Amino acid sequence: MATIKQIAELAGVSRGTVDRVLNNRPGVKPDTAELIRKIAAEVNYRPDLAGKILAARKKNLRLGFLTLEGDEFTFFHDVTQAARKKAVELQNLGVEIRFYLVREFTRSGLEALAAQVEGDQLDGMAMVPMMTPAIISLMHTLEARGTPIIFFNIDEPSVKRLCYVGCDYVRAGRVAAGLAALTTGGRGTVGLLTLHDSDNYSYQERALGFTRELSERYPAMTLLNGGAPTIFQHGDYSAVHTLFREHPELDAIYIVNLGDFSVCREARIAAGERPLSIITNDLVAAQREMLQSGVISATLGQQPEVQGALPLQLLYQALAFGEAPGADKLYTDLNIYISQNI
Amino acid sequence: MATIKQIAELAGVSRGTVDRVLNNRPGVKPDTAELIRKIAAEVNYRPDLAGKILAARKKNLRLGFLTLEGDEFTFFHDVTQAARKKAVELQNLGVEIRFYLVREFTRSGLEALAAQVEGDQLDGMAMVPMMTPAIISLMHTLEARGTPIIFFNIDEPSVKRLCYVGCDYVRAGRVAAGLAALTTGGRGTVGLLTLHDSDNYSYQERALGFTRELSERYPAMTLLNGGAPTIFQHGDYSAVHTLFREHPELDAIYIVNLGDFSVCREARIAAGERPLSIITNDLVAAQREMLQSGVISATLGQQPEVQGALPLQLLYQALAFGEAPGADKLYTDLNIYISQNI
DNA sequence: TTGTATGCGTTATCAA
DNA sequence: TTGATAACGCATACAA
Repeated sequence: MATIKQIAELAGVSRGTVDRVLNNRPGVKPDTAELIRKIAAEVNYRPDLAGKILAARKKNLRLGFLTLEGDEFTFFHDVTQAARKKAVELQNLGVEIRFYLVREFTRSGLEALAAQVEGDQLDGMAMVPMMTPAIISLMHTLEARGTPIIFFNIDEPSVKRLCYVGCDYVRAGRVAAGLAALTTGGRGTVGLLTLHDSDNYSYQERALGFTRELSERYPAMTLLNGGAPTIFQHGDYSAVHTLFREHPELDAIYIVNLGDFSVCREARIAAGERPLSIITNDLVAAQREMLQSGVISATLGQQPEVQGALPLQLLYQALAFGEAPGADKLYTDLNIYISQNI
Repeated sequence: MATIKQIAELAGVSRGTVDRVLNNRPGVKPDTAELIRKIAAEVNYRPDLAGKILAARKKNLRLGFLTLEGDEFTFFHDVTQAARKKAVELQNLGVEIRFYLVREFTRSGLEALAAQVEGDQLDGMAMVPMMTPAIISLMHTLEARGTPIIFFNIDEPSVKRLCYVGCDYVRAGRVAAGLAALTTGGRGTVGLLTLHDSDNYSYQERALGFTRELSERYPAMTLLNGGAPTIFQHGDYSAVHTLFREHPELDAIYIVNLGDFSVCREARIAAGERPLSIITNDLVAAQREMLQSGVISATLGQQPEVQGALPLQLLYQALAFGEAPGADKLYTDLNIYISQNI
């Protein structure tokens, strides 16, 4: 493997000149530049990663990671865990990472957080774009400063960002539909179930993908209530019981947002002896247990570990080496988990 | 983040002394060593990765990757692709990788290959343990030289190796059983199907896991012929047609080894109008297509990309930094693929 | 327009 | 038992 030094010797020039050419910096005679480029191509020059990292240390990069605080049983807990692991890795390359965890959505709390972030002089920011005034204002400040931002879990195209890392929710809905079909021989009746306050982006997209996939690909499947979801409240599952009483023909349900997890148990109880397949999202701790015990039939993952780690990695590569992310939207895998492969 | 230099200053000694202590090398006065250790712990010292890589370059490592040659539609093709990608990455760290692809199992061919490997003075080897005389002899030679070996895809405990990277086949069989149950409401009749020459390790293990999981967890499921597989020949699927004619009650089949892929189509045709779920292994190109078109219901993956990349990565870490692999057996994920998430 | 010198953190050799 | 020094490959400030 060739090094800059070797190329310099072959070209009969100094390392500095070679570096100028390979990094497209001005101040080299065209003929010389041409020669060096030719030699570099000939010896298949690839810059040594360790050398680049070492040199990049001098930039003393500082990155931010802004996310929702999640207790042990939530999706964002898994994301933050992954981010902390990646943070240790990047610290070993001389990068500093600051974490900003949003606990409550109080105005003063968010404003204080935003002020803190603005004062921290970050070189890059990975965050969930929470559309509250304080956070929106923060994003605009970072945008104005030219600080690169990467969004994860939720995209927000109205803000200039480097890229998005997270789930393709429409596609997730389609996978859920495929699972519903798979578990009912392609001829079942399936319903949507969701928590009362689920009029959010990810719910809408998943429901859309689910209904579309069913109608486009599984004509023999019946979608209950034309795709209108059964809505339940935190701690009150009477709507679920009513659903099963009124629809004995129900073969499968896709619970889009759970809130807590009791709803799965309630649904299983309400279904009684009938075979019923229950499909959910996000393999958090509580759901592992329910998959094991057969309460939940299948769960769709969206790689929280990637959502936590990749944004930081991409920011580092962008700032340290000037490498752009590979795509505008980097979608996570849509993993299917059942009792045996968790 | 602290560096050796900073620790040296704090301790009032030279970098060399700090290095000796932190790398457990002899020749340091116990008192001094104690002090340095204390300071290192206090400042939470973690060695800089780039520095280590750079220093490790001087070792001029050379690794080997020995695998079956696979054409575009085979599992080993995906493995080799991943290995080549990782090889480029490691080349950028100053490591040389040599590939040895086994095309045919002729005695002379294997002997020539083994001789070549032995002459190449490798520092480490990633390989599939093919138990033919020439390769066995090669493994013993490497073992005698103290060259670390990592096996992937198939384990071979009789040879001293650093670790195994690959599928837990028994568990894969259990996942297949879970899928069979999921697609038949837990009450179906399911059969095993496999190619004639499948009396190999991975077949045995998968069949074992499959039958065990069914009997232990799904008492309402019926396993056809007590788990004895229906065996078909390359290009001759009469056994498959006979199977469906004699067993109209069949709801699902797990095709353990396919050989070519026509068997899936034949089974779908033989099943006629009945809902039948077909479960297979390994998401190679041809199977993607069949998942899309609905011929195959679900496929179990075993991360060929990890099997190709991780062994090389682990060899590098072992040889460059003296880091042992995290476990004796590193199992790949058992991914479930359906039409919508490939 | 080009060359030289220095530093990033770690490791290893040589000298004291 | 310890210190000083050079080397790995890259980037860059400064000198020529």
